[in-house]
Order: sequence, then structure tokens, then C-alpha cells
Amino acid sequence: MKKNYEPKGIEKKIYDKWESSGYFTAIPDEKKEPFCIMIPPPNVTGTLHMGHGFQNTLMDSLIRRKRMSGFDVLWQVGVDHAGIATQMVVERQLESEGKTKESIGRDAFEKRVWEWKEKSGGKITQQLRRLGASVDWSREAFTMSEDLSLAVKEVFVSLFDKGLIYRGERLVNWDVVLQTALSDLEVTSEEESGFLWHFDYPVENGETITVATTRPETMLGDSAVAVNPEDKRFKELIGQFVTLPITNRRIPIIQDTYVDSEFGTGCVKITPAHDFNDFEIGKRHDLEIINILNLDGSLNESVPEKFRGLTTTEAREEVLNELESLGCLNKVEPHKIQIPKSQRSDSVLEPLITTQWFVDVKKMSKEAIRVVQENETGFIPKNWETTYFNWMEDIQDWCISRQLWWGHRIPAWFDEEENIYVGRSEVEVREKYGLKNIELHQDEDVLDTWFSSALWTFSTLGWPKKDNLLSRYHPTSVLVTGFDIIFFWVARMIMMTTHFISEVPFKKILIHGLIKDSEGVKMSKSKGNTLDPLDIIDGINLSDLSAKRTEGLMQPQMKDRIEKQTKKDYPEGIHAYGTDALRLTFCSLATGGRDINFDMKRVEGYRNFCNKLWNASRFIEMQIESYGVSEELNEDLIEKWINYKFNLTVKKVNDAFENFRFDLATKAIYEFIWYEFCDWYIELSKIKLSKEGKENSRIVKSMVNLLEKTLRLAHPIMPFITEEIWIQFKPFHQNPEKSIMIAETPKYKENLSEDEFKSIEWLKEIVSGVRNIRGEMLIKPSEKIKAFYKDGDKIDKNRSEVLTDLIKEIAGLESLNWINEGEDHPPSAVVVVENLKVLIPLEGLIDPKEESQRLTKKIEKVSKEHKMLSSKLTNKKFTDNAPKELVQDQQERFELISKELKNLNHQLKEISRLT
RNA sequence: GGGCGAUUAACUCAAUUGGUAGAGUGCCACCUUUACACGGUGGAAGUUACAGGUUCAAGUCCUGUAUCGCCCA
Repeated sequence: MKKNYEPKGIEKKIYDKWESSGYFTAIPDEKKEPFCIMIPPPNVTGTLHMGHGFQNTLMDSLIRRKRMSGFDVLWQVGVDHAGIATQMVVERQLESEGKTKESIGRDAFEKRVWEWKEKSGGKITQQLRRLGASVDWSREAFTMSEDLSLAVKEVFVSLFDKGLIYRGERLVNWDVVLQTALSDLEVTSEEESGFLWHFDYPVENGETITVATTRPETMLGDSAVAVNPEDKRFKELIGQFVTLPITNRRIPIIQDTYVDSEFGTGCVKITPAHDFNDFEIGKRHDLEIINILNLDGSLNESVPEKFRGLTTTEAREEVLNELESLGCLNKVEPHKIQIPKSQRSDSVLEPLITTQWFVDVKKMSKEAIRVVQENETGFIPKNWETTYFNWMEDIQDWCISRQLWWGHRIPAWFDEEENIYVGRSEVEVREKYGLKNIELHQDEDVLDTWFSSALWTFSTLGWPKKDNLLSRYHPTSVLVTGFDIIFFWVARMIMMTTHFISEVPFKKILIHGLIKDSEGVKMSKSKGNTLDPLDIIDGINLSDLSAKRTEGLMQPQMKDRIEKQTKKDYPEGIHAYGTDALRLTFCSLATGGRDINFDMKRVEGYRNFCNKLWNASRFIEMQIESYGVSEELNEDLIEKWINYKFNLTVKKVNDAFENFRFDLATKAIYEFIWYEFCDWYIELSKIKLSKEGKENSRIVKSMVNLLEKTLRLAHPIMPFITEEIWIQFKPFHQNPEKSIMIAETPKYKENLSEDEFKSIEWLKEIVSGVRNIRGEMLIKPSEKIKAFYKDGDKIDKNRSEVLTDLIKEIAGLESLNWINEGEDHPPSAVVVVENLKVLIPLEGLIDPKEESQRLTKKIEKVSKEHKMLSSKLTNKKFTDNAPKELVQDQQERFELISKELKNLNHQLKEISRLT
């Protein structure tokens, strides 16, 4: 074994072996309990980011653990066709060839997308492999595949036939660059500083009414002015009419409680065709809907001639000029506004009236609410259910059509009179509706990508085909996802699945936090604070990291700042920490909190931990070389003690996984390996082995045995290093499996006696006490010192008979003998362990002054607890009200502390005489 | 404006049904001892944001305040 653990090289080799051995493949087995996780499908265009890294680490840990616990495991993998994103990638490609999608036509374009997918679409799946994800690649799904398309058509047709899908004219978020409707998820709202303009509109009775707006150009489409009915200032004006400047249209003044009297002037212009709130008001008051925009965002025929063809920005300028010259521009004040932007094209979104397809989700939402209320499925942490219910109870119809060429083509056909026929194919439609020789054309639009992902849990298992795996793996066991897509994905899956399969899609929903940078700022390309999980695994130098963060910036002026910050945060770039260190970090951060600040320091700590485990193994390997491995185990106090500790750790890890507390599982493993296995077990074993006894090969055997099961316990979280070591030790342990990942996880043993375990804890206390004195008195490790036992009871005597030699060695003592009762002893520093004192004679080693200072410090500490306990125990209210067990526990603790305190005080007196 | 969450050591985070605060990193001192300096040993470091309340007992429960964040309008 090398002196340091070097994950590079090892990881890839191991993963390839796992994959080619078929260990990831689900084998449906009725004899086993099923455990199934559906991966939230990443975008086919996507690359792995920290969120993926985090999420997939959690899923993989769960999956590996269940696999090692004898479950029939399926981790279903797949990718999402990502309508807009993919279309944009291919369009950009065409652009570089001087082509457009229109120039090559729809069929050729679709072919190009598939070609792109085959060639470059697998990037994220390759990256998932680097994380160690043990997904079943043989079942890899794709939302645009034939099977899944079948499910999509089935669902669409069925919902349409039930009247739950309809076509209608509605206001949608319109991307004027991509010229498609967008889902709410694809909209980001950015706060920018803008203005609030105040316009005077002339009222027919000769007065003026002043409205305030942040988007002046929309006034060309105004169809009313609204005030709050409670607002006394405008009572008289309600029902009057205004002559809209520029267009000279006559529009009413109406009353609506939506209007906030405090905001702006208290009068709002209403533009139903270009604002979501105004649209609702328009419906309530039956106002005219005047659409003033073309699909490309330019102004259309509905506005006066001079404005036609202008962009909204140009139109805004013109409208303001004109209003000013008309004397209608009353006031301008600075104002913070929320600008909705397209995530895809970064263009400002326009609410626009278009004809789209919608799902009427009201009915489906009722069942989706019920299954959560009645705990058929539930969120972890529970409080996310509030968010879920809030949204579900106020749910809006879902716009599912997109004006794209890449996606599931809507299975609807029109005749020349635009009558709608819906079916799985044109043939079916003609048959279903009895259409013979008339001309039909299919709807040009495709479905929202989320429509197909909403079917994910059952479409991937083979529905609607008859020979599917639903009865084996559905409902799936747990969904692991972020809170940002509860509405867009989780809720829709619950609705679709309860509707079509009549059961929940998953029994539990684990909602994890969002990974942010170490300062708590959301990672984003534009802020230049992103981290690539693979860079943490493989390492990256500063200049490459900087280049990566600054390439293709939307705002090039940020470049300098990002470069500076990157240099400050990572002056040496990022070291290669390996996958296991990254996974440990992710798990240790999975506490159930909402924000997760990612700190590279933590990764470094876990890299060191991997190295520690590696070197502990290396030490054992060296012992194998020196002494060989016996068939039999060594059995002594130390083995019993460490196995007891191990068993406790198994319990902790079990409980932690049961509660999805990956941080606690990681902590338990870390603490066992470092603080018990390495710090004490190996150190004590060294001493035993140095005696060169016959039983050395048995001691080695016990060490190998402990290491082997420790590796199995840790494997789900740190798969690579545990496999690497496990395989290297294969000739020396009895585990018959070919790989640790298919071996069994250690079982918790219910009734291990804790008697022997206590002896070593006693030893540890004495050794730590001696070390404390050595440390504080600056006694060199090389200097051997004398020590004595004094007082103590029968148990101390018994323990000392077995353990004194070990204590001497490990604490660097020249001798450690008993001082009999009544016998004199030299002035000494003291370690107090309950009834027992361990004395270290000062003899020129220790300055009495320093020892008395040390004792005083110790006494202060102990007295504090002593005081606290005594006031507690003398408080009748406490002894009456607190649980009996606690009172007894505190009573015992008090007696112990009292003894220690007495001993310490006595010692201080003795020492003080010398100063 | 409505809802949710956070505030614990210098930094990043823990703390079971309330039982009197712990890790990692950093810091200080000593140690290159044959698994590991990606290490060992010892040490310092917290008025748990603030103000009240409930309780024998509050980081934990309740009310309010401040600051920050997210979601929805």
C-alpha cells in the first residue's frame, strides 16, 4: 500500500468493475423486500453541479445500504429531454453552419436533435458514474423514448377524453426571443431599479385622474382605470369615463378591491392583455382585452400607426415623449421593480394572450392533497407539507403547450374548421371520430417537459404496457429532491400517479437543502461562485478554475471581480480530494436544514479522514507481513471493548439511516474509525504486538476482522476507498463475496455485555490524565516517568493487574506500582479516576507551583459541576418532579464528583505546602 | 403585504421526548515516536442574536424585537 491514499485511478477502475459485473442491475426477486428510488431525471443537456452531487450522494448511500441489507433494490436512472434547453443547443449548432431550424424543416431538425443526443447527451450520465452512483444503467430511461412517449400519449388522450385537458385563450409567460410559452419554473424574477411614472388621464367631467405605472408602453392597451371602492378620494369618479391619451379610446373608471390605495396614486391603469392581475380584473368586469404585441414582442396593429413595429423599449420612449408633450406626464419617481425574465434566453418576459393547452388540475389536486393528509405519502422534514398544501389549495390550471419543435408533439389534430380531434395517432383519430376523407393536420406544439416527468415513476416501470414492473417496485420507496421543485414536479407526480395508478408515486419524500457557497450565497454562473463536483474530485489549478468561471458570462464586466474572488478563495486552485471525501462532506451537511453552505475546509477534513483509514489499513497490512494471519481470533479485553464500541456504532448508523440523518451516520463512522479504532485500538495493539508473542498472528486476525466489518459499515457513504481496501485484504478475511458492495452490512447485536468495555474506558481515563500532566508540564514524550496507584477499590486492583503493562507503555511510564495504605509517598501530581489516584512524583520534573495552578484550574471546573448538581439535588422541586432515573443518575454523578473534588482539594493542599 | 426558515466558538456546522453545549477547520504549545505531518499529544476559545414568559430545569417550548434568506403576491 502507498503511504498516502490516492483516489485518482482507483475510483474509475473500481466503478468499471462494479458496472461490468452487473452489481447495479435490479433483479426482481419476490423473496426480497423491494426498495426503489427514482432518480430525479437531470436534463440531457445538463452537466453535473453541486446540487446533483449532493442529491445523488444521498440516494446512492441509501441504495447501497439497502442493497447490503438484503433488499431487492432498483435505482431507476434516466434523463429528461429538456425541451427548450436542448432545442437551443441544436439551434446554436445549426447557426454555426449558417442554417436555421426553419431552413431545414421540422423532421430534419428532430433528426438533428436525436443525433446530438446520441453523441453528446450522455455527459451527465458519465459524470454520475464519477460520483459512484450505483444506478441501474440497463434500465436507463429517456423522457422522449418510445416507451415513455407511449405513456405520454395515453395520459394526454385519457385526460382529454375526461375533459381534464382543454384548449383555450389565456395569458401566459411569453418568451419573445424563443417565441414560446414558458412554465413558471422557467421564469426568474429579478429586482431592478426602474421608475414609477404618474400619468394624468382626462376624465370626461373635466377632472383628471392620475394613474401610476412601471410599464408606460402598456397604456396603449388600457381598457380601464381602477380604484379601491373604499377610497373616498375617488368615490365620485367611479362609473365615469376617461379619454385615454394618444389612442383617444374611451375607457371606464371601475372599482375593485385588488387596488391598493396606499400604492402610487391609488389609481391603477388596467391592461388585461398584458398583466396577470389586470387580466383577472378584466374578467371580473368584463373589460375589453386589447393585445398590443406581436409574438416577437413588437407592437401590433392595435396601436396607432407610429408605434407599430416598435420594440417595447422603443415604444416606452415614444409613449413618454408623447405624454409629456400632451402635458399628461405628471411625475416620475425611482422605484424598485421585479422583472420577470426567461431563464433560457434571459429576455424580459411579456404576459401575452395566446391559445394554449391546459390541464384542469382542480380535481386531481383534491386526491393529491388527501394522500398527504392521510399519510399515504409524506414529506421529510414534515413542515414542507404546509408549503405543499398552500400551493395545492390555490392551484392554477397548468399550461402544458410549448411552441417548440423538440418534445412530445401534442396528439391533437384539426380539420379545416379548426375542430379538435384527440387520439394516439391520426389513424386512431379518424377511426374514433369517424373521419374519412377530410384533411387533418396535427397541432404544431409540443408538451411541457414537466408533463412527461410527471409520469416518471410509472412510465419508467413500463406503464401502460401490461408486462410492467409496477407491482414489484411501485409505489417507490422514497423520492429525494430539492424544495425548489415541489410544485413543478413532486406535486404533479402525485396528481398524475394517483389519477392513473390509484396509488401514491412514493411512500416518502425526502426534501434536502440547497447547496450554497461558504458565505451562504446561491451558486450561480453569473456570480461566478459555482463549483464543479468533478473539480473537487480531480482537482483544478487556479487559472483553469478562473477561466471556467468567467467563460461565457452574461455580464462580462463581472470578469475582474470573479477572477479576484476566485484567487482569494482558492489561491492554489482546488486539490484533488477524491469522490469519497466529497461524498462524506455532502453527507455530513445533510442535516435537514434548508441552506447548506459548502466549505472546502470540510472536504479537506474528510480527505484527511480517508487517508487516516487508509493508513490504519496500511498498518494492519504491515502486521500481516510481519506476523501472518491466524485462522483464529484473539480474544481479550481490548477486542471485547472495541467490538462493543463497534456494535454501538452500528446502532448509531442504523438509527441515522432510519431517520435519513446522513450527518449523524457520517459522524458515528468518523468518530469510531478515528477516535476508537485508530487512536486506541491500533495503539494498544501495537504494544501487544511488540511483545513478540505466539499469539501475534491471532491479534492480526482480529484486526483484519474488525477492519473488514468497519469497511462494510462505512461503504454506503464512502464506497471507493472501502472497496479498494476490502479487496486488498480479500486474501485475509473470510467474506465470500466478490465485492464489498454486494456483501452484507454489519448487524447490530442486541445484548453485548458492557462489563469488559468499561475496563478499557478506565485505562483511557488514566492514560489521558497522565498525558494531560505531561502536556501541561511540558514533559518530553521521550522522558520516561514514574507513577503510582493509590487508594482505589477492588475493581481498580483487578483492572490494574491486567492493564498496567499497557498503561505503562502507552503513557510513557517507567514504572507504575501500588502504594499501600498508610505508606508514605513523595509530593506528586495526581490523576483522579473515581476512587483511584494515579500519582506522578514531582522530583524535579514538575514545578509545584505549576502543578498547583493546574489543580486549581481543574478544581474550578469540577466545582462548577459540583455546585450545579448539589443545588439541583437539594431542590425539592427537582427531586419531586424530575424523572426518577434522571435524579438517580444525577445523584450518582454527584457522589462521583464529590469524591474527585475531595481528592483534588486534598492534593492541592499537599502541593501548596511545597511552594 | 402573506407564508416559511435561519441566527450556537474566529469560520462551516451538530446538539434525541426540555436535563445545563460538541465536531471539523483555524489558533496556541510540545513532538519528525518505524500506519498516517493529509500525523500525534495537550491546551485556549461560546451571556446559544436580543428582551420577556412557561418550567424544578430552556439552545430546545411560548410571545415580542432585530438582522438575514427563501417562496408566493
